[in-house]
Parts: sequence; C-alpha cells; structure tokens
Amino acid sequence: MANLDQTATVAPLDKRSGGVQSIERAFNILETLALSDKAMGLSALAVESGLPLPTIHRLVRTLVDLGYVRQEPNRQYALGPRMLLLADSAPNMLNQVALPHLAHLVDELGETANLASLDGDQIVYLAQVPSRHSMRMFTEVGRRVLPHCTAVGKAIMSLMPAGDVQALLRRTGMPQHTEHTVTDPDQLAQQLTWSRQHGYAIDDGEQELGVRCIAVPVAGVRGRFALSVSGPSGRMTPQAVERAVPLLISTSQALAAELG
Amino acid sequence: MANLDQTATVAPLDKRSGGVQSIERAFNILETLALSDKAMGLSALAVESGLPLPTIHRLVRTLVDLGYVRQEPNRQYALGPRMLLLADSAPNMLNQVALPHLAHLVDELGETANLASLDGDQIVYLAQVPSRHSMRMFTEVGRRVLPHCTAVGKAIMSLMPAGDVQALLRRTGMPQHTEHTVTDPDQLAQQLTWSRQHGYAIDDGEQELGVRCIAVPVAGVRGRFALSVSGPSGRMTPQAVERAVPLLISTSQALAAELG
DNA sequence: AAGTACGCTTCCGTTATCCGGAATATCCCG
DNA sequence: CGGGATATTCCGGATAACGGAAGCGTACTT
Repeated sequence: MANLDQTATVAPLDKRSGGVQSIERAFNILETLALSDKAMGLSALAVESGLPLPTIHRLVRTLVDLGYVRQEPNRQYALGPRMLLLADSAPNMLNQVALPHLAHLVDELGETANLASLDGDQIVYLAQVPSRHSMRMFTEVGRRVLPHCTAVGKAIMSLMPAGDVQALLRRTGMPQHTEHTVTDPDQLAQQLTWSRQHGYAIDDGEQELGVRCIAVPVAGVRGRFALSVSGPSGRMTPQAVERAVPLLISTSQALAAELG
Repeated sequence: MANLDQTATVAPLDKRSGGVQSIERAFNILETLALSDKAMGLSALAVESGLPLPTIHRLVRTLVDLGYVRQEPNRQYALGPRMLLLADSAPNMLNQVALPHLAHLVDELGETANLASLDGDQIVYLAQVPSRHSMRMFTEVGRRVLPHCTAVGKAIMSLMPAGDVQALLRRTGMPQHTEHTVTDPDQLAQQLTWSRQHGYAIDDGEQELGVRCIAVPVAGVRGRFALSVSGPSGRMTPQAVERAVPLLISTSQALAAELG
C-alpha cells in the first residue's frame, strides 16, 4: 500500500521509476539537436545536458553509428538521415492519436471533424471523421489549401506572430475562391485578432459556397495544428456553433495534453 | 556444434567500438514499431528483437515515460507523440545532407538541381540549388505538383509497383498543363518502363513549355526521392543530357549511400 | 612559421546500472 | 467462472556504462 506515485507529468528528470538513463540521455541529446536545428559542437551539448564530456561523446558516437546523428566535416553534430525512417511514420501515428477525439466530436455534433496542420505555407488535412449524414466530403485527407480561406488556417494563424502571418500572406497571396473569400490583409488581421480573443475561427463559405466551418488551434504542441468541424450552412446555425465551440476547445485541450 | 545463432539480426552489431547497447536496442524497437506502422504486443517485440521479455519491457517502459512510445488501451505499443518533435526537423536535416550533392551537380552541369519526394500523391520539392545563369526559377522549394508531368515524378513512379501507380493516377487524374503533357495512362506506363530500363526520366516541356528536365530516382532509401536537373530546352540538348545522366546516377547513389 | 589554446577523442579502473530468471498480476477467451 | 496466455514486478549478480585524466588534432595567435 505504500507505493504512492508522484504524478509523472511532463517533467522528465525526477525519474525514480526505473527508466534506463542512457536512453533518456540519448533522447535529450536528440531533442537538443532538433530544437537548435543547426549543428552543435560536442561541448555545447555537454553544457546543455550538464553531463561530462566523455559521457556525451560516447552517447553521441553511438547515435552516429546508428545513423540518427551525423557528424559534419566541422566535427559538429546534427540530426542524421536515419531519422527519416521514424519521421515517415509520424503522421500516421498522429492519426491514431487524433481519430478518437475526432470521432467524439462527430458523435456529439453530428458534423464532419478534421485535423489539419500548417506545413510550409499550406494547410494540409491530416485526419478526418466524416459525419454520418453527409453525402459528400468537403475536404479529404491529404488535400492542401491556403490558410487565408479556411477556418483551420485562421485558427492556426491566430496564434502566430503578426509578422510571420504577413510574410506568409505575401508569399501565398490571397486568391479568391468564392464571393465571401477575404482578400484584404487588414480585414484578415482583424479576424485573427477576433479569433485570438474568442479562441476559435470561422470560415463562412469562403473556401466553398454553402460550407461553414469552425476551428480551434491546438496550443502547446510542437507543430501547428487545428481541429475543425464543418457542414452545410443550413445545419451550422449560430446555435450549433454555440454548442460546438466549447466542445472543440475541450477536445483541443485533451488532444494537446495527449500530445505533449 | 555451431548452432549458436544469436546472430545480429538487422543492424551491424559487431561494432565493438563501445556503443551503448541500451540505445541500440531502444532504436531497434522504435524502428520495428515504425515499420509495422501498427500497434504491437510486447511479446511480438521480444520475438522480433530476440531479447527476453523483462528487458524489452524495461526499454519500452522508458520510451513510454519519455513519450516516444504510447501504450494503447489494448496494452499494445505504438509510436508516441513525442516523435513529432523530432520528425518536424527531419526535412530540414535532409536539406543539409542533400545540398552539397545538388551543388556538385550545378557545378558540373551548370543547370538548376532539385531534390523532390513523393508525399501522398504529390511531388514536393525539398531542396534546390539554382544555376548561376538562370534568371528565373522554374520551381521553388515547397512547391507541389502532380507526378505525371514532371521528370522527378516519373523517376519515382518508375520504381513503384504498377498497381500503385495506376491507383495514384486514378486519384489524381492527369491534368494537361501544356500541349506536351502526357494524358494517356498507357503512354505514361510505357515511359515508366523506359525509365526503369534506362535509369532516368525526362520531362520535355510537359509541365512548363520550354523547360526540359531529367531526373533519377534515389533508390534504397525509406521514402521516395528523386534528383533532377532542369533548364531551358535550348541548353538541355541531347549532348547535355548525355553528359548529365551518368552524373545524376552517381550522385543519386552517393546520396543514397549517405542516407541509408 | 612556430607556439599556444581549445575542444574532441581515447584509455581504463571503478561501481553504479542494467540485465534477465523466476514469481506475480492482469487480461482474454471459452 | 476458470484456464491459458500475456504483461508486469522483483531482485541478486555481473556486466556494461560511467567519467576522471591524459592524448591528439585543429584553429587561432604572435
């Protein structure tokens, strides 16, 4: 009865759970390299992790032998090509995690639910659970669209620095898909401010006529994700939106918690 | 005698150079999970790696604590969300590796060199080194195009099973970009056969008029990549192509070796 | 060009760390 | 509800990892 556990939250250090330290250290190194997204010297890694140099060296050497870290001519270290093997299956894994949440949204709201992320300058749909009574899909997994005319795009941009948003819009332009598409950067900026304050974003037939979509960002996760539900304007009434928003927000928080 | 077959399964284990075994084993587990891209039971992992159950369990438990593996309600194991953190910086890493090779191509051939991969049903340009005397870019990094009208797309498809190619073309269609775009699946299949036999693919103004592009696949690597050089038809003469192909092939092999 | 300083790599004795057999808890299926 | 299989915990032992100290290679300084 005496075995009470501290709730192991995110803090990875106070491990007395019998984890393998070498593995923990190795991944600390990998994450450090990933975050700096630039090559690092060995001693920089030692400083970062607080471990003595020979120890770091042995760990890094092991990772180099395995191909997960590569050593540049400068003798500096960066992530290695073997990482691609694991990275390839990461999106697939994300689906597995997200699908139950999306299904829950569909169960409660009866409309199609999506998970999307910003990849480069485009929104890409990663996962979807279609609503039961929807004959046709508005979007499909893998489809890519520009952020300015979608709820998920606005939700994600609402959490980005204004400068980044402007730069992105300058690169992509704001092509008009329907008569409702917002084509004025200032008007879009106002909508983003509104979304930031209210916690969700709306697309009211801006990407496709007759389709209304609401989305919330998934905050606190590496990578920029958003959840959305969308349906025909006739069913996505103000009342429906009012019921959907809290659910989207709580689902987003649950997903964020599960992701990290 | 000689029945002692605790042989190194997949990885070159005989690195008695002082590698850390726990790390090696941990990544073996991760790769196994990634390749099966489906949840696995603990004993399945034990069989796969040839390690006793308690050992596997401790390693997996450590990975679960770190978030790199998650444990489904079924008590089965799959890749975890923390993987996203590393996966995000993988493309960036790929550039670092590929750029010297692309630069070498440009040095030797004087034309723009690209690295592209098949992501979903689209070709995405991952890295580019522009030629010196080219005023404008034909493509840019991050741009997405359909495979059927590009050399890189054909190069990649030439190594794919015919069924997969047909399914892909059925999903994407074969929209006509220029008067030279191949819009007949049978004709494309013939071109792919030709490419498979010769080791390279050609786009002769099929995506953009006046631009000729030749590409070779990067074989033996997880993920489907291709290298290409492209330039105005006036400079991409048959002689230029003849000089470029062997260089592209050797560069592709060098890149594949570095990646795999 | 020689000297010097810095950071990377190797060596090696010590012991803390991880290993894995045996026992136990949990789940799954009939 | 009970039997078989699978996952998890325990623990003594020895191996495998640890890290101080010393040796190179390279880059900067005079």
